[in-house]
Amino acid sequence: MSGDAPLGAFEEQVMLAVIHASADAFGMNVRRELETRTGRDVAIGAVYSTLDRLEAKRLIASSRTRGGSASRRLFRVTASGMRALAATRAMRDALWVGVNLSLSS
Amino acid sequence: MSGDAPLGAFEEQVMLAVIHASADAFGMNVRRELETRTGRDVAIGAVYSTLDRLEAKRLIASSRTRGGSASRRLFRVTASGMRALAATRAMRDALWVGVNLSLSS
DNA sequence: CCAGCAATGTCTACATTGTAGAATAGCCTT
DNA sequence: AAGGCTATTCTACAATGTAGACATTGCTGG
Repeated sequence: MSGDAPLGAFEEQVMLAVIHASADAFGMNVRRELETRTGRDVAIGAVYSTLDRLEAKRLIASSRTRGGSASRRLFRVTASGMRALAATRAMRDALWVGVNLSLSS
Repeated sequence: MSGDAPLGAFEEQVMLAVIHASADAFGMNVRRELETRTGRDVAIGAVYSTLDRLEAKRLIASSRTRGGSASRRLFRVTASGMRALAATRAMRDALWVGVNLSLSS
């Protein structure tokens, strides 16, 4: 039993951004990934608090790195997180089946 | 301005359920649609409060019907709601591109 | 007719997510 | 050592998500 509570919309986005950023998945980069892919502005605070909450739920995990400049937290999606993503997508897909958006009012 | 704020996960689900229920899209039926398609339990209060909030944002609209049993509210997704759905999906698709959920651990 | 059941919808309250921006902290440059 | 980066943490509050009690209407059996 790993993930009963469904992912929120932003939580899902953040997790996907972490996956895309892969080896460079620290906060600032996750935000960048989010902004370039969605075209929206994302407040840095929104990213970190969501990251924190996802970590508390063990859907992602983080580790410190002291490479170049400042100390950073590197995030990765856990197996449990992957499952949650899959479940979220499956559930949504079930609802999108057969929906055609070109309907007029 | 019709839709700057992104849809929440549950909001999106409810709108899709309204579309599926089409001619019978009143509260109880929307809930049923949601439950059968997603396999989750959905509290009736959750459905109605979300429906109300979506209506306040003009993403759906409702009308009363006095058909058989009790008076019911029939919902439909507005054009603006359709646009919001499309935008939500587009944004998410952009993040899902190239993501492969194959798990190892 | 009236009590009560069934179906639908409303209301209230609270938990979780979403969002914003200021405050901190280490490093690098000058 | 002061100033400026980059990155993260903290604080606060708004919006969404969730639950369940309660009200309303009409129908039905007695």
